[in-house]
Amino acid sequence: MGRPAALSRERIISAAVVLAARAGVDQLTVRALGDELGCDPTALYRHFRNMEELHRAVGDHFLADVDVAPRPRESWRTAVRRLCRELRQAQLRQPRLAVFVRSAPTRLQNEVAITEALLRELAKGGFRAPAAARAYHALIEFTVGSATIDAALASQPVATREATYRTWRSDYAALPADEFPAIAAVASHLYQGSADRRFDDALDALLAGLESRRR
Amino acid sequence: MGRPAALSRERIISAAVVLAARAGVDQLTVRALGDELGCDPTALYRHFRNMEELHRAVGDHFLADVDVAPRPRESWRTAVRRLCRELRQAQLRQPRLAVFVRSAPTRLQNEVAITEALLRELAKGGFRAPAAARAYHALIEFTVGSATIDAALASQPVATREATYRTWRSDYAALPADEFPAIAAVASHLYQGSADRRFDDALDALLAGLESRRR
DNA sequence: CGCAGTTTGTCAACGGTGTTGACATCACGA
DNA sequence: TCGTGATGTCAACACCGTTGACAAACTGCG
Repeated sequence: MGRPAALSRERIISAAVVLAARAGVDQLTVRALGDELGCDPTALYRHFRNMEELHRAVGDHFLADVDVAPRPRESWRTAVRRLCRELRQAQLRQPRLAVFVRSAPTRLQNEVAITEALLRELAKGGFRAPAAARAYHALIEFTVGSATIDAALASQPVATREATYRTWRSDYAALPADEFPAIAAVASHLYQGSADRRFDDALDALLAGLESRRR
Repeated sequence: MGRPAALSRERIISAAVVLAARAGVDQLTVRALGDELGCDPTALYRHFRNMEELHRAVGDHFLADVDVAPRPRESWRTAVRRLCRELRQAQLRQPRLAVFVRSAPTRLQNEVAITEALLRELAKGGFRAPAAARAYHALIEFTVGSATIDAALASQPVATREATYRTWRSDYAALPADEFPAIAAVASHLYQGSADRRFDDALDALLAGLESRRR
């Protein structure tokens, strides 16, 4: 009953995704969304309580890319590593939107599914409740935090990104060796290779550490 | 020459620090700062080009708090842990800046000092050049990334923050146990305690993992 | 001394934001 | 057929950062 809905949460969310991808996250305002949808801006408030709720929904939207289905032949460690990698890739794929899952868990469908999958695998790996919670916090903070940092560069063309890394390396290499001996000794290895590779390395180390304090 | 200055960058920055501590970062507006300083809000624009520059200045103000001096009696592990903790705290005190991902080619002096200190301690801990670089990347990505995530909440008043954590926990606890068994088993431990504590736990795990792959 | 120049603070105003409450419109169930 | 409730529109509010014109207060110079 009631007036037939021209809008819906889904239509609004996809319009928000399009708009943010085209004009940037800063332009994701209630008025710009109204323009994009061809309706009055305040109509959105019939579908979302406020802007923050919409932001959470948009953030959750692109978490749908993470495949959370259990894979019987997969070890818990491989599964956790894969889940974190896919979560990272989902965030890097939409760098301008990654900002919305940054500061708070959305506690929406897809985010909950990822949480369940991670905790499921940790339980399979023998983590008791408190240790599982600690490991979950560590993995999520690291994965999402690192993605937040890398997103800005990941959205650049490869050439630009490589140039940036080269600049960083040479900046460190240019520092006076007598004043910064430790940097001088390592400079050529800093920001070498891809950010994904560095993420994998760090994730492996973190997993090893978590595994050693499983209980 | 000119009218005698009642304001100064320093006065404004410390007023901003007080205001943000009392009312939260969201209340760090040009008008609220004017009230705090007892002057017209737009007077601030005589000392800062815009609000972002003020935020950066507030950030730099706190970044100086990280003590990078070597402490002879301190083990490399303790030192690394302390450096990361202090870096985190400095970032949490500058939430607006922590959220703002800078890939500026000109590294700040304090940033370089922190890098040198971390690499110095890692070298002391027996990390060869490539492993030291990997460990540094992991520690920085985790520390800064995690701080970026936590900054928004850390800047809120304690009561607000606790209420938020309670909401998160109860949201997870309210999920149907048959559909999300792994969450149900762990829900009461999720987002328990302080974010600082969770950071410490994760940092310890990461350090343990890094130590085990020191070469 | 008086005038010019410079710095600094004040004021009004602009365009932007999220949000609210009153109103109009339309479809469905009683 | 007639409400009733859902939906969209509209005007308005309070807030935000920022700007340009103006006033005040000091220094340096003639």
